[in-house]
Amino acid sequence: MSPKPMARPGGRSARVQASVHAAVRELEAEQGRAALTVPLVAARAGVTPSTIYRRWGDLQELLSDVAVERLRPDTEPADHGDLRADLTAWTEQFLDEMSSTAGRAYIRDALLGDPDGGNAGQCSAYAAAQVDLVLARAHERGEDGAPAREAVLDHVVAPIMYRILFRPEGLSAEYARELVERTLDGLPG
Amino acid sequence: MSPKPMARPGGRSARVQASVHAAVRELEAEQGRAALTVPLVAARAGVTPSTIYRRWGDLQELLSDVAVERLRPDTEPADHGDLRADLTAWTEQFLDEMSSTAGRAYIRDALLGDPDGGNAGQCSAYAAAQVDLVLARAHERGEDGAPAREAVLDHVVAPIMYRILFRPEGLSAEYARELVERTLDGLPG
DNA sequence: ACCTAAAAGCTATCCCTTTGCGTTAGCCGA
DNA sequence: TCGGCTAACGCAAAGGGATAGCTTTTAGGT
Repeated sequence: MSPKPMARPGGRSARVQASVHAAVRELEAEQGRAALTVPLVAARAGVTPSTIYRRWGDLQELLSDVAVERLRPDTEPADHGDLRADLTAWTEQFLDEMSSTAGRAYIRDALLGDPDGGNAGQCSAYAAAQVDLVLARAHERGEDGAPAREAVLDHVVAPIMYRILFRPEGLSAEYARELVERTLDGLPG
Repeated sequence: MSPKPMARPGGRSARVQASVHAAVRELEAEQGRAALTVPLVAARAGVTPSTIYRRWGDLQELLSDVAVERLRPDTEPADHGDLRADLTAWTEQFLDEMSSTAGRAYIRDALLGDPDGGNAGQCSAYAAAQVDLVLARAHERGEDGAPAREAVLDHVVAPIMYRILFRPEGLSAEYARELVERTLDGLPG
């Protein structure tokens, strides 16, 4: 869903998409996102602007697609021996990446040009998959008392994302640890 | 912070702002947000486009300001006699308003044109103020065991907003009630 | 190898955006 | 109350991004 549905997934369409995505990443690194325009990206990608407008609609949807790609986790959660350590470490890394300047920008872009919510849903799916890996590992170890996937999304991931988007202050590794503790131990507020 | 800082808060500046905001609301109701353009809003407001560009920067920042206004709660949380009933009722209403088509659009707009996060922070402040009212009322009644304001934001408000933004499916009054129960009773996931 | 249709190229036009300059109007001190 | 100061607005022109019709190319199917 990240790339628009292509009736013809192979050949030229795929090359154009790759070329345009690469152009966005290059120009973003070179000149910053504020300087990005559709004609500029098109020129770098070696296509005409109308191609981009037809495939993506506007610049925001294109940036949304690229942002989702960059938000895809590139590594599996590390194995630290038990659920608590695994979840704590993953949460701290998640908070670090997402609350960075670049992370915030990608999150905003992903949400931005996203009429049907497909791209945003993909972001959540990435986090859910990572959480599932951690929980599945705990299950294999025979650990009991592991929370449900939904509980982790609601009470660990959601508070972090909410603060990133709505409350730019007060995020720390300590906060991440507290969220995990509370979810695992069930302490009331 | 919702309106841009005005070195001269009174007189013409205030009139222009009110006129422009009104024009946005009118045109949005008449023709839908997709049809909104800066020149169109300017014409309806009786100002020139350059005025809007100078004051707000671009259309998204203007829409962000208007969206924050519309997200401001217009009533105090109702009093149902005890904390649990108050918080449950408020949460259900909050979910209803925020997850509606209009609510989602306003949230997106508020987040969208918001370079410094001030508008998004205002949205969170609105919710925090409402929660504070509910908690203060419980305190006045002498109820103990009330959660901290932060706990409610993290474990009731945040999951709702996360799902609205990232997981468009699976929101219901029942879900809102579960979040409140879990926060008040401290059940683990 | 041909035929078909989807996708990209091309071009012209529209109008949004930006900018410089002149004018107005609100605020403040005398 | 009056006059000066300055921020804010109106105006107009230029530049460029967005959009649409039409043509050309390319991939996939027969």
